[in-house]
This record gives sequence, C-alpha cells and structure tokens, in this order.
Amino acid sequence: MMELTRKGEYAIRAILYLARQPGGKLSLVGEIAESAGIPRSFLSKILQHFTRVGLVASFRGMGGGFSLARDPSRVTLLEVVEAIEGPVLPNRCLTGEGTCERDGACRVHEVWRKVRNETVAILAGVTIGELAGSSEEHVVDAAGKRR
Amino acid sequence: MMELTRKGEYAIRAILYLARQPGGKLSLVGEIAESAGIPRSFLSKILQHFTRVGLVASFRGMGGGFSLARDPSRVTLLEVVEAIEGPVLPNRCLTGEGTCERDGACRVHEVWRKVRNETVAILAGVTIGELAGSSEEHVVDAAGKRR
DNA sequence: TCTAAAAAGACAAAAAAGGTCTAATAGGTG
DNA sequence: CACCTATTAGACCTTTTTTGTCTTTTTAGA
Repeated sequence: MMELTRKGEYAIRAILYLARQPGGKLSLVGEIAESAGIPRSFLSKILQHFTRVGLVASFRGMGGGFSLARDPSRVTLLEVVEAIEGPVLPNRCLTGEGTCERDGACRVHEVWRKVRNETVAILAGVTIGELAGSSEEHVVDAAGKRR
Repeated sequence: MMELTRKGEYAIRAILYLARQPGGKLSLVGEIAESAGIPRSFLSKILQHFTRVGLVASFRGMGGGFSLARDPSRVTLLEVVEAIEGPVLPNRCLTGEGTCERDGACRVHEVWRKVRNETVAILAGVTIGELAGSSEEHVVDAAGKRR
C-alpha cells in the first residue's frame, strides 16, 4: 500500500536532474528524458505541470528548455510530490467526503491523521538541494551510463 | 496520494464490527454487510481472505458465521491493513525491484524508508481493541491524544 | 436428506495509470 | 518575413487495478 506512482517517480527524477544542472542552464525535454529514463512525451506532461505550478521555468523556441524556478535548497520533496500526486491523504475520511466507519467520533480517523502528519513532516523536512547533493558520492551507473 | 482503497476501508469496518461483538458470537456476512454498509459479495471476499490469513475464524453451515480469531487487543491495525493492501511500501525502490533514480546511493530512498518506518510504527501501535472500544470513552482531542 | 451457511472461481464494468500522437503556439535568427 | 526550434495543448489509446457480481461447490447441522 501507499505506493508512489510511476509518474511521481519520474517527477522526482526529473526535478533532481534539473537540480544538478549548473545554475541558469536550460535542459531540453529529450535530454532529461534520455538521461533519467523517462518516456519523452510523458515527461513533457510532467514538466508542463510543474511549470504551471511554478516549480519549473520553461522557455520556448531555439535555446529554450527547462530549469528549476527556484533554488534547489528552497524546494521541498513534499512540494514536488504533492504537485504531482496531490495532497497526502492516506484515508478518504480525512478528505471530509465520507465517514470511515460511520461513528461520529471515529478513532481510526485519528490514526490516519497521525500518519499523514508524520509523512508530511518528513517530506517537508528534506529539500531537493539535499537530495541532489553533489554526487561526489560517485555515480557509477549500471544501465545508463551518463558522463 | 497514499490513499487507502475502498477495500481497505471495508476491511477495517468489518474487523471493527467483529471486534464489537460479544466474545464467541458469530456474525453472518449479510449482517456485517448491512450494518457496516459494505456490498455483500465484496465483503464475502474480504472475509474469506482474512480467514485464509488467520485473522478471522469462519464456520459453515447453519449456526455458522464469522468471528475474530484472536482477542481484539492482540490485533494491530497494521496487520489488518497489510492483510488487505499488502505491505506498506511507499516507493517501489524499497521493494528492491528498481532503482528510483539510478544512482547507487539514492538519497530519496532513505526518505521513503523513514516514511515507511514511521507509518508502520504508528499502525502497529494501535490495536483493534482500542479502536473498537465502546464510544463512551469520548475522544476529546484534536491533536491525537488518546486517553 | 434438507437446509443454511461459507468457499471458490469465473466474469465484468468502471476508474486510474501510463503513455502516444498531432497540431498549435511562441521565440529566436538569418 | 520566413523558418527553425522548442514548449504547450489536448485528443486519444492501451493496460492494469479497483470494485464489484453471479454461479456453483463444499461443509456442517438438524
């Protein structure tokens, strides 16, 4: 349970890719897609969404491309994930749209709220900058040899 | 993101229903279904699964029905949820089946592990007995304090 | 043996995930 | 301006998962 979708994973990979580029440099969809192993058209959608939401900046035409709209150290993992997957809501009753087991004072409800709060706290506590951190840590890639 | 499926919700409701019955009493599928607002045939499948897993005991024929196989105070919410939804794995890379962003030392990985651990701890820390407890106990608190 | 239950398994509709394709739009450049 | 390049928009499609239903079989008791 509680799996991130492929789209979510792609989104994180793409953002990390952008975060690793030297400031100001623009990346093309195709470039990101190939490097991160993401279907190109699908990635296109994801980036468009990030752009609409303001997490990513885009430029059209020759010399165009994508870049992070903010400094990686000011973007949390929570933002990235929620932008793509929607708010963290482990249980429908937290949305207010239903009663999870029909009693007014549902205790299960509380448990899920706790789970959500913890999850949000963890995801909000880590930034893309930290995650992308200079891979002096050695990137020896098995499949997609990248520079 | 991270939503419990309807099946998961039904499962919790059904288990809570059983937990509230006087010890030794058997309940019929139809009875549970109606009382908890669950489609009967669907619930049937859920109960069958619980039975196979050993969380619920079933008896056929006249006078048959279902009951919890253990004391409610010895069944955790984690068990119930995992029995139906599978293990708590917020990210595929935790399963070992893929690399979430292809670097050997993936830091995102660590974050998801933290999320999983916290979630598991919370769900394992609550028993069905506590959740089913007679509602006299009056849950006052907003933040999650449970007397 | 008759009846009341659960068990098993095939089937199916609906929704979500995962992805592709084409046309439109905007920005540079000669 | 004409042309090339890259994103944007949106229609479309396939597969998988969810959410069920229905029918037949098995088991147990009276």
